[in-house]
Amino acid sequence: MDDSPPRADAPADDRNGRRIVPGTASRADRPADRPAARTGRRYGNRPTMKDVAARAGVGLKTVSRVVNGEPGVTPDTERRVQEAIQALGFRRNDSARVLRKGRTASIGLILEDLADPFYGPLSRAVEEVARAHGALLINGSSAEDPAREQELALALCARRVDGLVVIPAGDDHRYLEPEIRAGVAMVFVDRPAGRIDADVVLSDNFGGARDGVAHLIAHGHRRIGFIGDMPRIHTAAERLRGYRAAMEDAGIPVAEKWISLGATDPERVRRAAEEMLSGPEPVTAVFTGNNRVTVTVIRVLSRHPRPVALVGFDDIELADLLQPGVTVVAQDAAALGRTAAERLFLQLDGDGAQVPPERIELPTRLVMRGSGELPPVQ
Amino acid sequence: MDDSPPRADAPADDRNGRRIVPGTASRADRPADRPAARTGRRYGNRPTMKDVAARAGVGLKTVSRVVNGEPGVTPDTERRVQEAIQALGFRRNDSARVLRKGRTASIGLILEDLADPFYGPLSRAVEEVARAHGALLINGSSAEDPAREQELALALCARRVDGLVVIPAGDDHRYLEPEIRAGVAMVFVDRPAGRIDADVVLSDNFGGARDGVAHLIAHGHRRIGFIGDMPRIHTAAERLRGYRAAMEDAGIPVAEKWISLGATDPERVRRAAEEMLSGPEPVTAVFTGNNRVTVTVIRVLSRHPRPVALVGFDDIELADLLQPGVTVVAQDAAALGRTAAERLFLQLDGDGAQVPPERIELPTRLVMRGSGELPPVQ
DNA sequence: CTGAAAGCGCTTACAG
DNA sequence: CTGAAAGCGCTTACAG
Repeated sequence: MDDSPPRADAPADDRNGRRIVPGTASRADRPADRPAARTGRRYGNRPTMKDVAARAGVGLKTVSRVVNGEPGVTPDTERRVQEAIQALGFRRNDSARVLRKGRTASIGLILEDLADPFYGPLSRAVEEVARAHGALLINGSSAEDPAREQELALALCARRVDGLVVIPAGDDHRYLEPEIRAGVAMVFVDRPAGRIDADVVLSDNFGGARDGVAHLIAHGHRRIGFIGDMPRIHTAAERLRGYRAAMEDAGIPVAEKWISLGATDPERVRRAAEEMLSGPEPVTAVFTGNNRVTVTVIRVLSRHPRPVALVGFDDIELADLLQPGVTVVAQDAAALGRTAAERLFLQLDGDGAQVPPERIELPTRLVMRGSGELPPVQ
Repeated sequence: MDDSPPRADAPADDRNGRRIVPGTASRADRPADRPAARTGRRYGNRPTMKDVAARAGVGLKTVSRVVNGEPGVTPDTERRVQEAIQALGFRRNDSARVLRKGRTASIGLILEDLADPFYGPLSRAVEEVARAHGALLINGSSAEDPAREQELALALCARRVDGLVVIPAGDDHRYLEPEIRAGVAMVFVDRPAGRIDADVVLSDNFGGARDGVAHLIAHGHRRIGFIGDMPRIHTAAERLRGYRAAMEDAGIPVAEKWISLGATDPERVRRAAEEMLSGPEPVTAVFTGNNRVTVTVIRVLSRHPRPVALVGFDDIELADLLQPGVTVVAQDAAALGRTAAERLFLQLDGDGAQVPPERIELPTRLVMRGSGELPPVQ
């Protein structure tokens, strides 16, 4: 932020091109208690049930009954309490309620990056299920950093979320064992938990990749490249395994220079793609390991002299409108999120822990749009 | 979820194609207290500071000092407390802490739809700022429903979030006045608050749309269509105003059949586009009011016999790789989120409420890629 | 350096 | 139908 935003009467543009217009209310228009409120102590002197009780001339418990819609209050008493609530602007403090009740009606979701288009629909699906169960959703991005994942997960446990949906960045989740034992529901999505036994919801990464690569082989390709994410990431490893299986099924020996695993930043991926597309025996087709890789490889191929076939893992928007359309192995991100969240509430609702951990695998779908059906061009 | 998941030893596919494999741990392997833990009462018998104190043979306050890293504890006492913490698997209950301290170190973000690619980067930016201030982020989607926005906002206030970043669905936010007065920080993003005076961070919707339409006019178009969102949405109204201003600046009278406002579902947008592209005097260019509209119109135009120029509000992924590339008025979603969140913490940190509401407007950027530079074809 | 008491704002368990 | 007391798990304010 700027240290000294413009305060002139006429709107002025600051050096970032932002236009800043002072609000229409002067400080004098504000309620006198605002400054005190803003100091942040005691929620800014918010009225409590005790205040409501005093004003309505009833006991604390009666206010609690009215606020929670419990029976056993005469209409007249109820009216008086409601009036006091209105007059004071009372809103129940759910953090106090939570302390007493033991359940917070909130769940956490830890994912890699909220800005990744794959996680938007997943996150929304988790939110919808949470909403249906009356729970709020706390979101956190691990940025693919195991330390940050752990920090976030434990912070959410300290807030006493009822459950946690985790897309793991790390590969050792023993640090969560005490939390699970203490009753925090836990479901892992997209990748399995490391070194603990817990519910996990996955796409069929192996099968999807194998089918995608087999599709390229069926269209005559033999020199097929694979560009994927860091091998320590489960999905990346599984998809590579699918690639190798398809090649082996077809009796095609794999040259290791056709394979590139690593960070998915555009620069690294571009170099990897250009490398396997050059030399005396370039690949005639590429299988890309996720949406970010696919997007970069599309850019590289669009500038490439020869047509090169492409199948990508994950669907991408507008894939059908490119020339050629992009053939993909699509996974259903929303279904992953929904299934995981439902599983979480199954754990939470089944009082008695009748829910042994399961591994649920969702199918992928090969969507043919053109790029995966191109014949090999030497 | 299934009522009766398969329990066979071999993996089986259920009718949705999901493969379910029972976990490797049998119930007997679980700690004996697990069933009780899962009933959800009392956070599953979690150890408290009192338990730690008893085990370490110290007072409650000493445990509190160690847990919070406060000074005034001998190394030996500290060690004994740490051992008890480890042995018991103690984790401080932040909801109790919050009740005493008055600040929850959490903020809320209410947006339209987490699954919309525009909100992913915005949400992530808010999260990063929150993280830098040690706060967690609670996310909620209003689904463009004012009632749901209000329900969410008030639920978050009941949880006593320290502040709220709101992308408004409704146009009357007086219901938030008591909360603001009680000290909840509040910033509106993307659209202004309705009927209350509050901080707001916007893109220059009017100027961006005007520039985009002027760009089409500069390339020779006179019959230019506008397809936008529902007119009650501020951004839609502003962008339409920009369209009209550009047309008026160029002395071009606007035929009302060139304008279509409404829901942004593909079906409605497709019909609107096809309508203005047909008849004796069809439009030769279209300005689309947001990313969802743009995507649908691209599909319509790709099947259209004549080339039609297109400029869209909001950038979209792969826009540069389409034929032609899609010219857009880009706004910086991450900057909107970051600016709003920084503003929120400015309110929170300025103890004394020295922060009068402001309206901050971020510039847009015209990105030329081909579709907006097509000449008119009658 | 250490800890007992009071209190944050609710709900629970109980008594009238 | 109504309410006083105790307690959820911490922190605050204070006394030793």
